[in-house]
Amino acid sequence: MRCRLEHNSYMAYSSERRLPRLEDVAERAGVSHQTVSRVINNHPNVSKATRERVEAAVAELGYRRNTAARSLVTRRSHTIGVLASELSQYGPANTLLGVEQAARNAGYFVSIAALREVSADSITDAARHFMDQGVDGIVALVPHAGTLQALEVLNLDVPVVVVGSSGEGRFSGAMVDQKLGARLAVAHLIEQGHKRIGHISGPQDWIDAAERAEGWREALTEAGLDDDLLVEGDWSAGSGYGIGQKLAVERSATAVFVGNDQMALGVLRAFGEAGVRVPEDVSVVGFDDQPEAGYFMPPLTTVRQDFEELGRRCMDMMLALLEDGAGARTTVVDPRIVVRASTAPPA
Amino acid sequence: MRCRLEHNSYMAYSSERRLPRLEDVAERAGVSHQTVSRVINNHPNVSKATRERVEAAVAELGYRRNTAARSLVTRRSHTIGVLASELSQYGPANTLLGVEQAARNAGYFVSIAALREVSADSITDAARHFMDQGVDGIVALVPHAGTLQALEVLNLDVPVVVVGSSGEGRFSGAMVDQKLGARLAVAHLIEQGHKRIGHISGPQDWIDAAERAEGWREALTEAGLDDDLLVEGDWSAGSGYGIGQKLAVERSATAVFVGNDQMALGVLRAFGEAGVRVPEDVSVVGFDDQPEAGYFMPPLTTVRQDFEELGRRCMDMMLALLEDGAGARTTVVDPRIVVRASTAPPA
DNA sequence: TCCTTAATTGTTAGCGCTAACAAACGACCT
DNA sequence: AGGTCGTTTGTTAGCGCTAACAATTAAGGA
Repeated sequence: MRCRLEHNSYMAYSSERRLPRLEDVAERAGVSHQTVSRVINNHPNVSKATRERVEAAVAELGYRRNTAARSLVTRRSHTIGVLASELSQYGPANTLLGVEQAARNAGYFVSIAALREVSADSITDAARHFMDQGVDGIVALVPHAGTLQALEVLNLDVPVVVVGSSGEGRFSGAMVDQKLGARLAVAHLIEQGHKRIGHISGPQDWIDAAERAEGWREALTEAGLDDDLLVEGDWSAGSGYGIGQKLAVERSATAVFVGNDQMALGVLRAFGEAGVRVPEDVSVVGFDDQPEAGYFMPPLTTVRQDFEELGRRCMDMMLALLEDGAGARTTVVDPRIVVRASTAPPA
Repeated sequence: MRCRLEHNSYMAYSSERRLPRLEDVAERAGVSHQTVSRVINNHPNVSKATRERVEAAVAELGYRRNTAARSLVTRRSHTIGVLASELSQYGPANTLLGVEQAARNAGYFVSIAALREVSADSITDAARHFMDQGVDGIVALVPHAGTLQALEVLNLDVPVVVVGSSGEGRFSGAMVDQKLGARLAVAHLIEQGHKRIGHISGPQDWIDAAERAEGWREALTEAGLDDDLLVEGDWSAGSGYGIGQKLAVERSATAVFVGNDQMALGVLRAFGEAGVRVPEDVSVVGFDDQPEAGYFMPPLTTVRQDFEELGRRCMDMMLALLEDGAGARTTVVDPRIVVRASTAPPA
């Protein structure tokens, strides 16, 4: 095997001499390898002089600790697995960025597993993949209801933080307050004097979609308004377009709260083609505030979620679970409304 | 230390008995641990009977190989690091998905490092992070020119596949043929009879932006048309909007080839507001074909890139470098044009 | 029959690190 | 001076695995 390696190109990348070990540093600094280990790991009982000598040797040799060896003995990989189903979407992608930032700052590695389709099998596969890798914890970025069960039955030996859920049982949760977001959107429309406010929701088996619909319903009910104008889309611009075409004919509402910005884009096009003016005839509010929302026609009033912050909070919670011995809990990030030209008082 | 662990919540997640080792499987199957290792690793010289007995024991105990231990002795982590700067963008996010899919299929783990800002320092940091983790290879998803140097001077001991570049020196490359994409866009406009075709490019220090501009220029020159209508944007819808406003006043071109879909969105809005009709007055072509492009107003003619395929090819190349001893080389994915309503013959 | 060769299995060492324990050293007290 | 303590350093073992080699068995040929 080693012989074979010498012939393949991987070896071409390897410099001939091997990387320095603790032993090499120890020799150079004139101490035992254990003392070097103590310096590396910031143990308290090392004299200042020794510490400095060791640090110099580390720098001179360019020593870097071997993660595999450390993991083997500590049973910690310092790796967090992020299990995600919609990584190409704006929200999850940015949440991942937040997780990565916080993780790297804390000296953790981030490993990913993408789910092509969301099913108990695919989730089990991904979780097993992570356990094979020996991750210390898992962040589940799967916005469907029912994900929790698939993970729970696995009886994983590591902490799990579920994004977009309040966390149940042994799992911790990190979420943006979707209901609040929906309430902000509806409150804005009510303030402008709208009485008939419809909602185009995402698929109701998505936690966020259900929460937003519920927030919309609650806000309307509290204001004494009807909550009968609900249509379910599939998050895509295409579904927003299709639903928008129907709404343009029916004209049952003076304002529409749309479950995300993409569907809102489709609605705007349908309205535009049908001659329904936004916001003069109908006001439209989106959700997410993706970077393009300000350049729709007209610019979209929408609810901003700070996904990166959500990701950072996730990781903070994971670190607390891992290192401070905290128990399961929940963290909530508040959304805020961004008012643009797509909303105005009804005619 | 062990004592402290018993009190923190991490242990609460641990079942009391430790995970099975090779030795446990060996005992159960009545063979030596080495024989089990051979079965696990598909070594040829194991009798069928023994193999089956071992496999049964593995299944019964739910044995899973300890990655840290294996890495320690083989000096292979079976982990690929993906170094990316714009992970929240449609293209890079989908490329990552492709890499992840191919990697997991091949039994590799995918680790990520996101760059908040692109500089030699941040790239060096990320690369060092990966080396600390002991990755077997690095996929660089950094679309700026000059990235290569920052990586090259590090003299990494592992293969590197650079996405969006043809690969230079020791690095391999995987790219979508950007020039071809630009040529397709321009050819489509020329076919429709346009003579004055402008280009709104991305920042010229991005490799893709420069390639697209070059493709645009070549296609025009070959057709004997002027290539003097070039404006540089920053990829954002906002910059497209600003530039679109100017173009709407100047009216120097009958068609605009825009460097990406987001800027095209901004251009469409600027034109819409200024009363410039698309495609009647000016045709617009984008680049990327992100999912929303079909729902712009009007639906956008654009150039589709298959980012997932690009990611898969990256990983295929990485595997070839790692396992088959292949040398550095390049793989190219062809884009194709998607014609929608934003283009038409000039008036 | 015995030797040669191949196929299969077992034994040993060690990858680089940390935890646990042991030893050495000095400071301080009585 | 001699004991007690705390601080600093060294020694040893072993985490779970694979590579290299050794041992065993079976098969085939002279």
